[in-house]
Amino acid sequence: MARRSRPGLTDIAREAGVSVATASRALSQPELVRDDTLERVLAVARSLGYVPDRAARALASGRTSTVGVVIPTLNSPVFASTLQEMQRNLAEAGFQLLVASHEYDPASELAAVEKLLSHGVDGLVLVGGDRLEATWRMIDAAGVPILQMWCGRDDHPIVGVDNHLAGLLVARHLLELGHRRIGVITGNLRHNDRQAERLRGIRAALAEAGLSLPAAHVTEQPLSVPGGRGGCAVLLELADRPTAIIGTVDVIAIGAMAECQARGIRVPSDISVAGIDNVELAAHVSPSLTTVNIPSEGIGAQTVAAMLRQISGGGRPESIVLPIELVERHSSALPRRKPSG
Amino acid sequence: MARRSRPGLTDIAREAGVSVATASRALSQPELVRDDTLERVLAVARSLGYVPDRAARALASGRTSTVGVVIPTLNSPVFASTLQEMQRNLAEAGFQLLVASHEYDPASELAAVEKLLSHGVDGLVLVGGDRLEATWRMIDAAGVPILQMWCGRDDHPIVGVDNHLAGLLVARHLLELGHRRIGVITGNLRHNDRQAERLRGIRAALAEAGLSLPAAHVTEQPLSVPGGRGGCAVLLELADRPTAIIGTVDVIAIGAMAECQARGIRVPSDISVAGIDNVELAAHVSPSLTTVNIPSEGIGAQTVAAMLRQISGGGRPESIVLPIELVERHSSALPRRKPSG
DNA sequence: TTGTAAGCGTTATCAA
DNA sequence: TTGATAACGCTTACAA
Repeated sequence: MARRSRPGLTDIAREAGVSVATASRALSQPELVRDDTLERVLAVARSLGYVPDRAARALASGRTSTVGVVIPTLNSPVFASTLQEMQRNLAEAGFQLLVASHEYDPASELAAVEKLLSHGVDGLVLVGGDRLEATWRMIDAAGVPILQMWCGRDDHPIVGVDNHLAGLLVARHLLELGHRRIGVITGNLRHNDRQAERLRGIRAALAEAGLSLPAAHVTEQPLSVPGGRGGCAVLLELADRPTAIIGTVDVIAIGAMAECQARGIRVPSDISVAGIDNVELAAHVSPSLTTVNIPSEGIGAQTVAAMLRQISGGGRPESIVLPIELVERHSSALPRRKPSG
Repeated sequence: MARRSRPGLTDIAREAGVSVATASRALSQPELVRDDTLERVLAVARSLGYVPDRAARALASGRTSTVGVVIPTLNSPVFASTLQEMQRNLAEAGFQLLVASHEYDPASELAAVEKLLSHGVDGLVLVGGDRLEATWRMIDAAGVPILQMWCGRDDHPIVGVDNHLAGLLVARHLLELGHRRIGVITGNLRHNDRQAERLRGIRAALAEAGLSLPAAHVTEQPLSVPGGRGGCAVLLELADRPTAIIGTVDVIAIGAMAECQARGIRVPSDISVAGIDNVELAAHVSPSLTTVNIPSEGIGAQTVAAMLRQISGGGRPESIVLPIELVERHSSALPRRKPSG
């Protein structure tokens, strides 16, 4: 049986000499009660240290003032800043963020979604569009407002950026500098739409230039600095070593630079490196990293705004694509002139 | 009015030809129902796509299977990995993590705690021990199991590391190398126990060596790479420029190195730099960063374990101090020999 | 503007 | 091992 401890509406009502209904209204719909009553109730509530029981409120009202977000991992500067911004904006609106992560495992994503729905979230934010059919079914069945972040399936609204374009931009930049052999270090493509899209963008840019991307020039690695180092090592061993390397996320690109430097290969004079994301650190590594700016905080803010709009029943949910742009820094330069195919 | 949508226990009971009580037991205390009944109920539940309503469950049982954590910010590699680990461990035990952050503002911390309590969390995890008295009162009044992470007040259990020792270790290391003028870049000391403790440790090490730390050699900066750069710039301008710089967090130390390198000052030959935390990146910047390893994931795991123990009523809550150690890398070396005071 | 009272979906008590 | 039923604390028609 539940603890009988914290003061409840009943206590407030008694102390203030009103009914629970009035007490409830005073706290939730103050405009419905007369000023003096309101004040009296609020005073009592304060003096008793009243904290509403959200569970009861949720049960009675069907709303929880809660938004759930399911992300691949907390361990990423990009997601961290997006989340931080979401949390900030939601808190301002009196909402609480429920975070669940799944480490890129579709099955645990399903579990996470189920748990969040079971908590009665008023809205659900998902990252990416590639998930189990069972997960989609559960989401659609739940009938809660849903939003995809970063990218996703067209049949549900998306707040994010054009990842294809991001890949296109870096690749074009390197091509314009004169690079012809480009290596790519990417994350796992199987369950990561963003990586896959970015890679497709890179291929598209190469295609524009009449080039193709040999399978050997693409390596899948963990999305971490060591992953970038490992991927770089692989590319450097190639017979026709690339003159430029793209990390499909900055963290990987930074790892790649570290690996080059550890081997005495100079960036950008010996080899160019570029990333995507524009994490804070990118501007401060040396050489500073050429990358594509992805407005991760903007994505968080816009997602929250769109979600709150949906929750309050306002307007059709519509997709939002935020602008991105190339940030040219010092890790990319003309390829070394030397005889090559 | 609440939505009439998802199937509930009533539906299951009807379909399975049992009472709601039995249906409830089958799902929550399977050992109390006969095998064939159990199977029947579970089958129906599955076929109906039943998802329990946590709010109702919470209201009826007084438990939410939820643990709240209040952290300064999500935007920190250290907290991110701790959270990720907490989330993982809690999920395994069927719990959900509720995260709230307050950006080092005591007032919003109070608000965060209130919201979490209002959500009925079964346990509350806080970072640090420096908070408003009102916050402490609210926490104590709530009577939920509470745990402090990283460091905290002695009157409540703490899972963390000895931050004083952390400062002591780096400082001793530099002193042993022969450095006598040490500069320190730290975060805001006012509302950040960890930074303050670390700084005290540094002072203690200097005192051991008969030295003191002039106020001018300590600069408070934002806990970010640019913060580290700015702090470093300040220290480099000093008349008696330090021969070694300690960043009380790695992120700052990394920024400091970047600033040195941008100015053509070489690390470690011209100046030594060291940090505290041992974030993933520390091993991969160049030169690799000397630091103190703080087991951030271990802290998360231990915190969850201790919390679950408390929630299930097992044992006295006791503090846990995890071991830390110096990680000597390549950013620290003997000071340049040159005439000095 | 306020009060009365019927739920909200689940758990837990008590009997059967 | 199961069933009937009273909570749990709050919101919200509906009535006054």
